[in-house]
Amino acid sequence: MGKPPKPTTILDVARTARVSSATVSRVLSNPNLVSQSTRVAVQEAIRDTGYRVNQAARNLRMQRAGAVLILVPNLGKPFYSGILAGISEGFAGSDYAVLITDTESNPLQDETLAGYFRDSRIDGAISLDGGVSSDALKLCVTHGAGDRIVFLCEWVEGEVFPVISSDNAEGARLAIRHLHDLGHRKIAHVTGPDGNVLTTARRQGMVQERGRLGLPALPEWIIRGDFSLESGHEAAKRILAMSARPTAVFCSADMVAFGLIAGLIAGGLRVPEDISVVGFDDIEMSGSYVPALTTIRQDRHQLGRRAAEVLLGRLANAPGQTPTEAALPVELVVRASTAPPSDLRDNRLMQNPAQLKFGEEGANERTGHFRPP
Amino acid sequence: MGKPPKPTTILDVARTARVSSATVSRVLSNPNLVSQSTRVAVQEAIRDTGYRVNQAARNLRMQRAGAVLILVPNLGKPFYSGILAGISEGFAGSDYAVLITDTESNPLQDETLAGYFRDSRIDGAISLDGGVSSDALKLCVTHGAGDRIVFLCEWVEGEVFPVISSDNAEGARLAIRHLHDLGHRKIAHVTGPDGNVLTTARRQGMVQERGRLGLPALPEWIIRGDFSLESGHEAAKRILAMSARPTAVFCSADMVAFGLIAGLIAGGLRVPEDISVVGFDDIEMSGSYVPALTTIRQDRHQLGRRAAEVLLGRLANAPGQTPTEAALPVELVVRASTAPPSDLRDNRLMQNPAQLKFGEEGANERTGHFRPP
DNA sequence: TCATTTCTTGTAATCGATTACATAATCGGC
DNA sequence: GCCGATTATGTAATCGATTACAAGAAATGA
Repeated sequence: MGKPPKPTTILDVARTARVSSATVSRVLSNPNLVSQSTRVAVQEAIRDTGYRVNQAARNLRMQRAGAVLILVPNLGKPFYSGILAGISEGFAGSDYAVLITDTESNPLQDETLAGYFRDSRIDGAISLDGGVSSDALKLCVTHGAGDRIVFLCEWVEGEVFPVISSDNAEGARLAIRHLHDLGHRKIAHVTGPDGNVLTTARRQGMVQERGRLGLPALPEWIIRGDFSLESGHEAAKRILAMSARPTAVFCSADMVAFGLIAGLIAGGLRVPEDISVVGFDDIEMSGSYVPALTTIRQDRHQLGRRAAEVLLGRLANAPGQTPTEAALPVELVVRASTAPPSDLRDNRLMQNPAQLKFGEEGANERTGHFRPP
Repeated sequence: MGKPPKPTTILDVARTARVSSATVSRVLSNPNLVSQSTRVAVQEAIRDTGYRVNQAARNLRMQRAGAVLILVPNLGKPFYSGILAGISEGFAGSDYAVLITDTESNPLQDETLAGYFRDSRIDGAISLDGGVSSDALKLCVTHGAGDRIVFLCEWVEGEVFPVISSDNAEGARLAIRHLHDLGHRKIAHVTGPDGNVLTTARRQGMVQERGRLGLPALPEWIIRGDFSLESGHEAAKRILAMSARPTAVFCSADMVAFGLIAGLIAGGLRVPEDISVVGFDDIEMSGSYVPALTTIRQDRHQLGRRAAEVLLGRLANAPGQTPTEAALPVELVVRASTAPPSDLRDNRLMQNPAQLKFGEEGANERTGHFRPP
């Protein structure tokens, strides 16, 4: 295989442009320090020689690492892909490399993150993991990395780092309001894992809105989950066994909703005819699930972008005059997994039997359900 | 926030150990060049000072980037998470940083990859994307990166780069054999996207085994898909509309199987009672899907590890005396989405009616299906 | 016209490691 | 007790950029 052609250095450019390496460097980093004429000459030389800066040299001299680290709780969760895309995009223009690590398969020791900073392997970090220990964070602060860490989606309670997240409570409210508008009164909620900040925010939003609307609240309607498909499936079993069965369920994540729906269908219920289900996140799959999932959309791409921008800002301005908190708006996406509750439809039916056919057709159309003759 | 404490350099260590910086460097990279006594002295000094090598400096001097790039077709696909974990683990001991890029959201231009090499931003690359253009690869070779690229799972036909992959054809054969053993004769296949090497390998394995077993082959039983949930859903519609409906379907990916099962159920069929479904990949979700999916397991963790090891080997030995190809074994995982075909069970039933109840209970047990009274 | 400020550019030190080369010390063998 | 081989260590060059400082040129003002 061929040898590398020729590593062009800043000196080669300097020679061809008949200037010093300092001037070339200035053209690169601070063009207005250089006169118009030499500037274009240098730029020409750069083009002619095909010069590219050597990042290792630049990083060494500038005492930076030229990289940022993204801490992802579990790369396998489809939820994170769009966010990572947004982050990549946010760093695209910069000369930072984006390192990604999975904190589930590579658990973070207390010293690990601080170690990355201390060894100048990274200049900053974005954590999608709210489970970073306070000790780990304290160590980072000790190493002077205190204002080069940004939290995204999740965060650590009681810490002062900037947080970019969706308006989780509002998402929960939107979900409940939607179900209420459809006529549901008995609404259950499958939560995230205990201690997770998202669990808290979404549950609080749910409870708050339920209270505001004067909806009944049974303790068993708050079902503990953990954002996983399995926990949705477990929730389905619980719901199937309930005497006071809810007519709608708001899930803390789309994956939970999938598990729930599968479990409910396996238990002989129909979604949304017998029970409506709302998710949270709007991952790719949600639109093509059967039935297509009504859910709360987080703008994952935007979340990633914003976090990247905030971190870039902090890396640029030592003072750190960047926003310290941002809650991005969420959006209700109505699809086929929600419908008016059956008792309501039955009522309507009793008043006007002609609506039965219409109502059922409508449901079929949206879910694709149909029963063989 | 606190200032960084003090960047300890190799000179600090040298001073405390009363040796030269060269000796310290040798202790670090080639300990047996140094006498026992000074070696321990230096190691002590390293411990005392809390010294850590500065990668930027080392990389500059050694003319390396200290990073490798992983090209992932779509980070959102759960399939890749385990692989990435394996790759990370494979590079854990080394001092290479692992960069990850999503080739779907950041499409790779012809010059992009070569550019990374040319700018010495990376020392090597692992591509999970078989869609890298030959021109792009040629450019990399030009830049001397020809033997620092490894393909994983997918590959580019007609190129000579090392390939680590699962034994895809064997996986397909296992799937067909399993269905055949259960008694299925009419077996359909939902393929991957046209032109994908995995599509070809799996379809060939399927067709080959079907031929070997003397099973019937209808053209309409080969259904074009694209590894997506939607394509599974589409396939379900096709199958529902067939006059000569297969009794089992082998899907080229688990996601396809999920879409297919959802579509079939929505169409009034039961899985596996009316139709059996086999997937490919064994992603996390497959075990907890309802019904739990029978599938072909790829050892994703091992795939990642092996690719990392091969690339590390190539980066270490200039000659490139590392394996150039490896097909890792796959494994059939039997779960609840496959069962003997209904005609077979009906036959059995006719001979011995007592088996009906047993047979149905058996199916219920595995799928969790049950019909309300 | 001369002093002073402002632009433009070059010289050389610097970032923190690695390593070719030189030198000093040690060891065997005869 | 001398010589070549081996081992251990130090000196200094080097990787390729950035930038403090200096200095010459041009512009400004009195």
